[in-house]
Amino acid sequence: MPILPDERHAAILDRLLRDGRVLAADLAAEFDTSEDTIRRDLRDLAAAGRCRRVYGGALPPAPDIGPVSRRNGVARDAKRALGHAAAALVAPGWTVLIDSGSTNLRIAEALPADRDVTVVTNAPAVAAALAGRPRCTLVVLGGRVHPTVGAAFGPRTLRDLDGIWADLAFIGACGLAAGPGLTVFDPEEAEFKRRLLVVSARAAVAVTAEKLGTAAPFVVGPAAALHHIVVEAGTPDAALDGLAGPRSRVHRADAA
Amino acid sequence: MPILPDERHAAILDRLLRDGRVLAADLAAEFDTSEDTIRRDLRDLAAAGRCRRVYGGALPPAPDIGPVSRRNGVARDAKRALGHAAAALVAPGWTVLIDSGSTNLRIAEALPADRDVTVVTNAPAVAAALAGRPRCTLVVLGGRVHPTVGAAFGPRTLRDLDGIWADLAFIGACGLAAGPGLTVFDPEEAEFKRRLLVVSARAAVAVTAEKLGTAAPFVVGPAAALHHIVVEAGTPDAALDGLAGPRSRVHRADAA
DNA sequence: CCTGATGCTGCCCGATCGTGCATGTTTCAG
DNA sequence: CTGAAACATGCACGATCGGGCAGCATCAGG
Repeated sequence: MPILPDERHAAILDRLLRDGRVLAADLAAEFDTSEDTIRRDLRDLAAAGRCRRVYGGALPPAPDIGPVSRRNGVARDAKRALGHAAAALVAPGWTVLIDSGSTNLRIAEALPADRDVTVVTNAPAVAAALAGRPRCTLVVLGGRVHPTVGAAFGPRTLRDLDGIWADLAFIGACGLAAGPGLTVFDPEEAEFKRRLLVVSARAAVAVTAEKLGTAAPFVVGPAAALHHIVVEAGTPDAALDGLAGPRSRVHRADAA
Repeated sequence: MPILPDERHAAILDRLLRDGRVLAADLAAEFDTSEDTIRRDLRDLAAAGRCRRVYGGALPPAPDIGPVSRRNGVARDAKRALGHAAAALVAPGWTVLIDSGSTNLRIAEALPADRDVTVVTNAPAVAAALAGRPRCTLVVLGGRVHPTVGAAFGPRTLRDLDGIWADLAFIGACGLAAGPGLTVFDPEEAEFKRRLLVVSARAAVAVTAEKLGTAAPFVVGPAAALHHIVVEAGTPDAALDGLAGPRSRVHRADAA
């Protein structure tokens, strides 16, 4: 059964998205082809901007798509302000779902330590940030942690989510635009986030400026389904056109 | 199957961002490479302005943190050595269960980043330390996180553990003595650790000197049931009397 | 059916890169 | 001052890369 070059290209991108990196030797073994062909594929993909060529293999094109920990350094102050504005949406005694993403990690850190709150999360970084807080009941959703996303969202995670009800869910976003709505880079991740919307009374998303107006391949849902949209202080009104539905409220983070 | 050089660079910057400093010797051990290579990496990163080179390691480019003091905290060095000695027990391709505890966190950090390994853990701190490693398949066990222990071990966690088999389990200990064996402070935690013993081919425990000869209220099992006991370099033989069973091996961490 | 063009593939070869080791030099601590 | 650790440099070896070339399949046009 021969494998079409286009199929191979798609498979390579798929693996790149899944694992966060690919090795030329591995790909050659997997597709039973020579490393030369793989090199040519990677060269073409890199020329098209779909990946970044490195010695021995390839990496995702933008470091933004890489592991979440690598993103923690950039735009930290803006995300901290976003985190405080979003954390203010949480009332005492609530149960809060916190999804993955560096912005959501800032929300978790910004949660007041003196208020009783139950946090449910699928992101180890969020869990580690909240572990040890005495007034915080912390529940972790299990499953395989996706290496590039830094969170679990497979079938085991969905099973763990069963029987949980939250007052508010903070959804992570890779892109937020008027047309496609809230989008991410992984289909399973999108499915998990859709499930979050189902098991919570309200949904909120906090996005930095560079994600507004952009879209990733997989749609979670329309922005109008969100109850709260938290954006940076200087966001122009034009960037929010068509985002908020009748039930949505837009919050601007205080300037840093 | 080496790690990609670019990945190593990114990982070094990641650690630098997280810890505020990196030591050449640590990085060489973690990536299982020579210190020369690490020095070359640090030189290149410093040339690119991504870090600031200092004697023995590197610091973030911004002079926000004081100079590196190599001789701070002998206990930190001891635990790091303990972690490296324990991590050396892991063979490539293995599935490893890592329990909670600060020593086990050191083991996780000391796992070589260039080897394929599957890690299953109930501790958010361990998961956060390993999240983003491309060669590491990370599985989180869900459940409510005990605030003082910093890990999950309730019924949900036991359910998540169902259907998992590991080649090696690193069990955390609050006390390790000849009579009661391995002991902890919480009955449910003890039950969880007993379950770890059942679902893994081998069990290992790494303990610092102050835990040897002490006991906590709840017994996990006899020390003889452990296949590997990792202790600090200077531990006297007398402190190990009656601990090791016929199948047990005692490892001494290299002196720092 | 035949033929030539095109694209994809595998192989070969010189060039480049990354790495570890050996050597000599510099820096730090006591 | 002295010894140990860290460092820079040069070199050798292996892995990877890019380009060129030939074989094979597909396909359009005669």
